[in-house]
Amino acid sequence: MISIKDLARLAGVSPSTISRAVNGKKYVKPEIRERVLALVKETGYVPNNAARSMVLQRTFTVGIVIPDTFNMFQRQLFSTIERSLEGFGYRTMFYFVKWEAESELKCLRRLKAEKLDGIIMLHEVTHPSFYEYLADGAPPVVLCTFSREGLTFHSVHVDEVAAAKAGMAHLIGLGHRRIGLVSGIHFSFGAQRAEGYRAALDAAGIDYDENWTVFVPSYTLEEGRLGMKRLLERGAGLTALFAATDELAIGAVRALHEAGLSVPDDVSVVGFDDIDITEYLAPALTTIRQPIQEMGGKTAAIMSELIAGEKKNEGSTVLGFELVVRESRRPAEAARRPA
Amino acid sequence: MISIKDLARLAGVSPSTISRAVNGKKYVKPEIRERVLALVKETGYVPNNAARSMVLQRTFTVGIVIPDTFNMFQRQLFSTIERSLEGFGYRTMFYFVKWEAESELKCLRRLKAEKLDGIIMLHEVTHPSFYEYLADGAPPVVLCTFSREGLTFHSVHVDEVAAAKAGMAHLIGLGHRRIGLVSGIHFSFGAQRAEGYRAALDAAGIDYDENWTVFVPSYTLEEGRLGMKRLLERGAGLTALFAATDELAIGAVRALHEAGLSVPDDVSVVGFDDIDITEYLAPALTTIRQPIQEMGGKTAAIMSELIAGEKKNEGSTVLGFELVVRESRRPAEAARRPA
DNA sequence: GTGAAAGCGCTAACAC
DNA sequence: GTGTTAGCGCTTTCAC
Repeated sequence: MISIKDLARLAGVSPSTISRAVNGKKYVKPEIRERVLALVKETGYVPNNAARSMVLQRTFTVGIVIPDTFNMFQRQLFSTIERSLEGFGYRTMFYFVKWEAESELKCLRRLKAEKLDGIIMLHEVTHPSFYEYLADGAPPVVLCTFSREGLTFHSVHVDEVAAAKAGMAHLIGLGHRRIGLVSGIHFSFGAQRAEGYRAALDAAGIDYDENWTVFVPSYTLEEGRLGMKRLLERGAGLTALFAATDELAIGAVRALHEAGLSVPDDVSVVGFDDIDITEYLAPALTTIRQPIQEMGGKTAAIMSELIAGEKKNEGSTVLGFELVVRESRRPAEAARRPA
Repeated sequence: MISIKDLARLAGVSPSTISRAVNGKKYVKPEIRERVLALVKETGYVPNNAARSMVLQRTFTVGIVIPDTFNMFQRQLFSTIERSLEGFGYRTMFYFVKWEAESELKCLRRLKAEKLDGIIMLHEVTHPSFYEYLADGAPPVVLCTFSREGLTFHSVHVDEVAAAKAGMAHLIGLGHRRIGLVSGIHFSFGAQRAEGYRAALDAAGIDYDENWTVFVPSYTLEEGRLGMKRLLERGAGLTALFAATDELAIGAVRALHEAGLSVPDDVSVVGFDDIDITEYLAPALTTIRQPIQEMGGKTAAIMSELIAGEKKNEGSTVLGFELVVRESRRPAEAARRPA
């Protein structure tokens, strides 16, 4: 790989001049600049990032921390963030972390080894030393899809509790009373969406029955299926189900089908996130839409301001959600055979 | 961020000793090594990657080039590669590239700016200068999911033509004669799977009708839906459909449903890839399974050998595929209302 | 406008 | 076993 010195020799100027020309700085005679740029194109010279970040003490790179099992919602989200960040002139480096202390620590070490310009967390971590680093010593941080009480980071997310409540209100409005819940034990959104579920039940004066809810170890299709199976075994006579994510909902619908039940004729189902595939399913899934584009764009924009030093006071940016009604729900009185 | 010099001062030794201790080299008195390691833990010192790769002339990082619109198959694949590579001690850096020259060139510049230990292509690029770089001047390269004629890279993939033929043979064996195809215009697998489609038709002595096939601009759910709609408008009386990817198949099934047709009662559908969600769909999708785990593992293993210099002669590693029969197909005679 | 020189943080000879 | 030194490729003062 050709270096700045090689290029300097070829151009018959000093490395400083090459540097100035390549980086578009002033004080380079136009004709020399042109000659250098032509040579750059010809030789395919690209400045070495390591050397550059070494002297600049920065990398023009934003790290994105994301669960290694990222779901389709997160997948769509990180693409929009990546694209927005690119628009602001930043590169992106992904850090996939598992839900375990060792993996988090490893990620933390990698984060520290790089002079990142910023860090976006698309993933809640648990290790205290991770947050310690983020709060003190790390470059600017933005939490996306969640916030953290007591800690003062910028965060971009929806009101999870209210959103879950809205989904539930829809089912309740349809006349459903016996509504199940499949949520997960990890991540705060699992608890928050469950909280919205409970709040909606309370608000409607429906007595909550703990037989109606199940909490699974991860937000996968298979866990959705398994969770619904457990619910079915309890024979609680549910006419509707609220799932904490679309993946869980899809798995649950499958379990219902396997049990010979129809969605929505027997059981109505509402999911959460509004991932791409929901509208292609049979039945198309009713769900709560998180504003993915807006979330990603906003996150990138805040990060960019933070890096530029234009923003200081931390705070939450709470975005709106939207109930998207599709085919997977029906008025309760129509339910033929509750689960 | 604390540096090696700071640590040296704290430990009362020279930077060299710190370096030796941290990197587990010989020639460090056990007690000093211990003291240094304790200090490392205490201070949270992590060697700066830029400085390290600067002197080592390598990064212990493998670049993975992947389409920015990567589908679920590629998503699953890159996770397994990432994990395997991690097992071999390599970090991973993703390069998302769009299907356009400018994006490829940009990716190329980023690739050059880093002293990567290797590059894995999960994405076919088109720009000649990209392949020029890969063939000459780049670190070791492995192509995954495709190969490239005339160029001598290591590649790991399935026999796309044979796999598509197998999918088609299944439909033909079920008595189907009028079989549609939805494939894409980009990437060689789109053409290869279409070739397998044609070959199977030929082998069965079925006269091909160009009204049966449609090529869409991208492999998305929506393009699958649109493609199937176009096919439906032609009224070719299809009793089965072969889709070049599962996403396309899912979209096509949706179009069929929207047209009031049943899968598989009216039309049988076979996809390709066997992404996670296929078995949760209604109907569960019959498809060709690519051995994702094996592909990812093999790709990482070859890359690791290449970097270690243990492997030289390039060549293709062709992995087996498998027809996975699920609910989306039915014997032709059962077809009630062809499309 | 341009070049010489210093230095970013680290590792690897090479002395000792 | 350990410290000193040079240098990886680049940018940026500071002379000129």
